[in-house]
Amino acid sequence: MNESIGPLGRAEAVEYASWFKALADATRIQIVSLLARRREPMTVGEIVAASGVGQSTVSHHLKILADVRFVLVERRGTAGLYRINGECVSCFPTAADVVMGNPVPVTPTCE
Amino acid sequence: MNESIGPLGRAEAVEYASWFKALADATRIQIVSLLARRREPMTVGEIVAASGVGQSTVSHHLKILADVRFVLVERRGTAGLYRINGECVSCFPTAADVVMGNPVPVTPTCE
DNA sequence: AGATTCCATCTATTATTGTCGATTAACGAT
DNA sequence: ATCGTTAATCGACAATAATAGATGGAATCT
Repeated sequence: MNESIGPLGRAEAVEYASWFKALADATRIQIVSLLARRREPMTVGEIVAASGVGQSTVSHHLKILADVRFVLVERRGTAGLYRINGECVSCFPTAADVVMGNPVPVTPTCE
Repeated sequence: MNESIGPLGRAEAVEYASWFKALADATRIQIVSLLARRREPMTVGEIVAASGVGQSTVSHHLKILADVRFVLVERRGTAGLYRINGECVSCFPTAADVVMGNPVPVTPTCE
């Protein structure tokens, strides 16, 4: 009971869904957008200050974003430094193209 | 036209989140991908046969996709004809670029 | 050592979601 | 009018998610 339907296999659809689900929340979109524009890592405290939600909530969202590797973590002393994953910056829009049936240039090593 | 620097505003983040949320499910991704490749409209029955879930579930998903205008409906007799929205085919990947901080060529009229 | 800062995790609450079965409504054909 | 087909809607249910508060642990400072 797998695949069969059309162009995108079930497994690919499940993986893409996990990517879109990671951005299916306005707060997480703002966090990603924030990290993507500052190319430098940010501490959780800075992200909390910029996001307008509580610290534990930000921590929760960051874990979700890290699970799909949209962000990368590096712990420096007591500070957790989060930065955008450069690969997903190019791979994620490509995934959107794949779902929409658009031609994609090449499929680099995403994931 | 874009004020660029600085993170996404809350309103934009909320709107993008609604787009990603619409594709935060593997079944919906497969439906969109299916409709995007056949450029022709499909009936609900055809989509049901291809999706592997029940008719009421497909109907539910199609409503979600239609609410964000990823798909367009036209009712012909008793059959509902669903087709991909050509605009979202180009606009949705652009939204992914915006979130990821990538430069976007132009800002087309994506509602 | 003790206090402080920074953050992940645990728990709880509330809200949303995916799926199904049953029902209902609209239409076409007989 | 009645039947069969097609699809939207309703009701229910289990699963998941977003958020906040409290707790705990680890590095840092006094």
